[in-house]
Amino acid sequence: MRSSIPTIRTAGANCTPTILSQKSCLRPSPATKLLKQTHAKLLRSGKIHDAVVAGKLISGIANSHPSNLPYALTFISHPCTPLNTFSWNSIIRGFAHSSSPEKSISVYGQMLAGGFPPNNYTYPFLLKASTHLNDCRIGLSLHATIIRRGLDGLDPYIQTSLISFHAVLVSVETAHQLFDESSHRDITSWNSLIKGYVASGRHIKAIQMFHEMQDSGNVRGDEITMLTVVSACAHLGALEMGRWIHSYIDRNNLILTPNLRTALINMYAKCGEIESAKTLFREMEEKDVRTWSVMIGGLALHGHAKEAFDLVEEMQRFEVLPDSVTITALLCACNHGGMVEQGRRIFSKMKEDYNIEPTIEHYGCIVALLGRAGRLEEAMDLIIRSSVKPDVVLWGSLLAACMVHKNTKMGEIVVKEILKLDPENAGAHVFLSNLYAEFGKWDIVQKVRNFMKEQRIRKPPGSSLIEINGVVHEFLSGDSSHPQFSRIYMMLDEISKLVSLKGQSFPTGGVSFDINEEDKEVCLSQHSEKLAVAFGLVSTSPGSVIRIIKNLRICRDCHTVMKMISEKFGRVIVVRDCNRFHHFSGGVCSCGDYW
DNA sequence: TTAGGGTTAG
Repeated sequence: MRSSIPTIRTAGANCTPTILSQKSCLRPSPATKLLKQTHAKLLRSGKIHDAVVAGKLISGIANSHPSNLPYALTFISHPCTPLNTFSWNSIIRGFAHSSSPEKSISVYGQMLAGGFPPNNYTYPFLLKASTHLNDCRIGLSLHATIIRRGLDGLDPYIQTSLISFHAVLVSVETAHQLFDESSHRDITSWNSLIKGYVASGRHIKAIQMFHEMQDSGNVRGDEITMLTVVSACAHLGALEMGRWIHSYIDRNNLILTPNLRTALINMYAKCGEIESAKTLFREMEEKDVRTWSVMIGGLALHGHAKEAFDLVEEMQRFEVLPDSVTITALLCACNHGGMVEQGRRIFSKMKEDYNIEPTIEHYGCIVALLGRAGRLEEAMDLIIRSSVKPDVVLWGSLLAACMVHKNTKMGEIVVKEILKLDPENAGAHVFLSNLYAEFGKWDIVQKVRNFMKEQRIRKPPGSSLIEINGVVHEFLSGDSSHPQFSRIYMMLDEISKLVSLKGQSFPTGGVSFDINEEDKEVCLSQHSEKLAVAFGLVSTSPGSVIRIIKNLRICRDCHTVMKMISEKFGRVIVVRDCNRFHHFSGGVCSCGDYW
């Protein structure tokens, strides 16, 4: 049980402070009790009037537990306790790490108003607070103050704090510039920059920066570098690089902490190597809720729903309670396994069984689950009755289901809801365009397309990544920029002939635009995953596994072609789309054609 | 007497 907040009140105008317990403060924590006792002793002895002594006490209070922060604040309003910059910094620091970081900024205002000079310790805390507040204006204003006070360029902590703030909240380019200009580079400033690239989704660049750090010669990666870079590999699905980093950790005798093991399990699962993930997981002794959630999520991603359920039971036998993320992973497992009833049961009883309130993510999973199973009315009803405010992502889940089940009527309703929240939503406009195309209403289609063009609304392009010899190659739809594109297109030709030999042409059902069949064929044959698989076929030895990571959902046509290629070329093809893994082998996919 | 960097899902 959390202790309640103790307060100090002055007893009258004679300025003899006393400690008063609040009614609610029945059981302070042992640490808080000790601090209060110390405070009382200092008051009795008069030593509280020494600013250095008072500072130690205030620092202890402000950084012991967030619930003690109001107690620390009473020293600011107290007229008898002398304060110095150290005391103010301690309180600012406490709030910067609390759930009310805005109070760091207001305390800083009071500090300035009281004439206390901030120093080089003050600004890292304030920059941290502005990052937690997600407010770049405050951070930029602090940056200006730092320059005005001549503190930039002198202190490595301020420099790294600025790099970190800019990298996460402003722009990673500015952060990189500050990094280049900084007088002092150490592992922390490198980590801030690498993390900035990961935070802005530039995972390849993050790994490049890690290499650059190694080339610089004087800095060695630490646990935090590894956590960040392993996470970048997981996003990219870069298995070779991930394996290399795992061996780098061993070679450099870095300690495989539980956090690092969890990150590696996640990386192997996200890179398609679920067996390696399982081995690491089983070898691990100290598993926390994150470790279990990562493993359960990995199994879900690979469609191993039963194993995911078994693990949830097992974790509870080890007295680890599932959290919100675990339940999300479990609902994903139900979704990919088509386990509608189990999913509904977990969702409806999560509050009762685990004391976890459903969040919008849980609603997203259950809507996807019901929608995929064709229970569109039920999914819509759930959204309408939900305790959370539906966002574009939640409506988007239902729209995807409407598209799968070709329910244009509900699709239209959903699109309206999406456009109310985000008038420039690309997916909603494309849906409308395709819907009108389906009915041959080309004049309206043209209107929608023109609107999209005028407003510069574009769907993110389909992108597929494939890693060959540790180098990640990215292909976009219809991409001809790859240096080996002529070999790739020759292979695509070969694929299309093989597919035709089986009595089929390239399937064309997935595109409804006002274009002729041949154009459709070209369009589909150049989907990014097909370019990537063709490149994989010409760049790897016969029989080896081809792994592809796609940013969107794999379309039905590409799915069919992948099955054919796996059979004709005798290859295992592993595709991770934005939803799950597909393992193609011998003409069959592990998803059982349900995704 | 204080300080900068971190992993999971969606």
